[in-house]
This record gives sequence, structure tokens and C-alpha cells, in this order.
Amino acid sequence: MNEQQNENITNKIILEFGKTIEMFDLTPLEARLFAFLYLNEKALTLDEMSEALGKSKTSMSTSVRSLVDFNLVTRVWKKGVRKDLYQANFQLFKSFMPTYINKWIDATNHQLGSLEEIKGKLKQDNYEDNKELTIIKKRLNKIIDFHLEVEKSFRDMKKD
Amino acid sequence: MNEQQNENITNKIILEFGKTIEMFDLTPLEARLFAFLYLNEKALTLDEMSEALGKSKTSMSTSVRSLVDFNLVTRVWKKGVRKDLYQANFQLFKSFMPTYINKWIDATNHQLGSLEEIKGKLKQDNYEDNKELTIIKKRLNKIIDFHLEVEKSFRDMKKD
DNA sequence: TTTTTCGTACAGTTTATACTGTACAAATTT
DNA sequence: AAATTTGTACAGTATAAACTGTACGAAAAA
Repeated sequence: MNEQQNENITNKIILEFGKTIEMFDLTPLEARLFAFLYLNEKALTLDEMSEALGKSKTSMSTSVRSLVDFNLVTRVWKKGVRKDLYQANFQLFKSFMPTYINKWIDATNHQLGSLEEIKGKLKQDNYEDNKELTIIKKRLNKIIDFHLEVEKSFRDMKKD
Repeated sequence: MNEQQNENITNKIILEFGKTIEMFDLTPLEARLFAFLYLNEKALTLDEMSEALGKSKTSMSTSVRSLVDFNLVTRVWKKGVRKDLYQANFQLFKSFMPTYINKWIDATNHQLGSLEEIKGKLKQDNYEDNKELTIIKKRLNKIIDFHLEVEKSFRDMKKD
């Protein structure tokens, strides 16, 4: 009854919290797994996760590895325990938000580079100018501006 | 030669710009389609899109409809032209960014509601208190705080 | 050393997503 | 009215993503 009750509540929270985590570009399973780990105080084994989420141990292995790579989960050592133990990092906002923002900044910067390169090539090679090309050039500049604006938005977001 | 040259450049831009647009949660095809429309001054028909992107007309129909729903593309009327014409909205930042931010705000608010509901139920029904439940409650509060913080971040982002 | 246990690589399967082709209603043209 | 054209619903197909089960090396236990 007690167990059942806790599990019921846990599942509801996992469901809702998981949806939010998915928005940070994690897969549904990774999201649920993180939520589950977060709700548990003590570090858990792959078998415990597998049992709790009803998914294969292999899935847990790969998913938890992703979470570690994303710096959302930490592998924990405990004397006498042979199995690997994993624990969710407790600082949610710091774990998720900066990484997400950086992802946007990095991506826009990278695209910016590619677009500038195209622009440079257009100037260098003296292409046969025609009406259509003129429009393309104009739009390319607008696209570059757009990337700058997006990048700035996320950069500003960091300053808090 | 002239045509070929323009198409070549257009494709390069579509490729790079498309990647960025995908980050705003559009499918790869929607992203490329928008990029393509944006690079064209005049409004285009489904057949022209289909021809240019090498995808079926059906795909164009559904994709362009999505873009219209997202307020990224506008249907345009032109006298004497029977086919439907579509044109990309030119204000990129205004088209993409506010929608994206609102999506986050709406989603976090919605989750917040669900989580508060769970919290309320936990208080109301006097559950048998145990150590595990105490931890769950504590974590639930942290999760709610997290949602508030995320929501605030995106709300602040709007103020520019 | 032999046996057991653990984590993960890998191949295969299931499930979800993206895309196409046919068909057809609505609108336009002949 | 008949014929053509246009956009899209729908069903089916192809492609990608998620997930599982078996197998096996590494490490620990017997």
C-alpha cells in the first residue's frame, strides 16, 4: 500500500517532469530516466532503473551514458557495492539551462560561419550579375542578420 | 550557366539556413521549404516548390500548410493566377523568435499547472508519511522551482 | 582456476516519422 | 455539360529512431 502509493505519485511526476526535459532535446526515455533518478535520493543501479521503468538493461546503459555525457547525471562510488551507481545532479536549472543556451549559441555561430563563407565566395568570384542574384545576395544578408540576432538573444539570456 | 549558377548558390544557402530553422522545431523538409521560399522574391506555386526541392506535391501541400499555421508563410493572391501562391514572411526574427519563446512559456506554464495539482493532492489526501515520501515532496518543490526559473528566463528574453 | 556477475557492443526487431501515389471533390476552362 | 486542372485526404511504402536480446570481455567471487 505504502510502496504502491509512492510509486503512483512518482510516476505522475515523472510523466510531467519528463515532458519538460524532452524540450531540452532529450529522448523520451532519457527524460523519464532523469526524472526518475532525480526523485530518488540514493544512487541507483542499472537493474533498479530497468525494473522501475520497465525497459531493458541495455536501454538503461545507453540512456544513462547519454545523461552522464550531458552532465545531468553522475556516476557514484560506494564502498562494497560492485554495481555502477548513478545519481541525478540536483541543481536542475544550472544543469539544463546553460547547456541548452550554449547549444544555440554554438549552432548559430557555426551556421554564421558557413553563411559568411558563401557570402565571401559570392564577392570574390565575379559571378554574372542578374536580377535574381541580386535578390539572393540581399536575402543572404538578411539571413546573416537573423543569425546574429538569434545568437545575441541567447547570449543575453546567459547574463543572469 | 546562369540558372545553374544561381541554383547552386541557392542550394548552399538552403542547406545552411535550413539547419538553423530546424532548431525552431520544424521538420527538415519544412525548414528547407521555408528557406527556399525566403530566397525567392515572388510567390511560388506548389508545383514550383515540388520541382525545386524534388519532393512530391503532397509533401509540399502539407509542409506549406504547416508553415502557414506557424505564421511563417503567407498565401498570396494574384489576379489571373489560378494556382495558390505562397510567400515567406520577410521579418525573420519576428516570425521565428517570439513564437519559439512563447512555446516554451506556454509549455512550462502548463507543466507547472500539472505539477501544482500533484502537489495539492499530496497535501489534501493525508498520505501515510514515510521517509521516501518526504524526499519526493522536497524534490517536487525543486522541480516546480525549476519550471518557474525556466519560465522566467524565457519571459525575460521577450523583453527586448 | 573456475564460476559468477556486470556493463555494453552489436544485430535484429519493433515502433514512429517522413514521404509518395492514387483518387477524388471543388473550382475553372472549354 | 464535358473536360481539365488544382489541392488535399487517405492508404500505403520507405526511412529513421527507439528499443530488445544475445553474446562476450572484464572484473570480482568462489
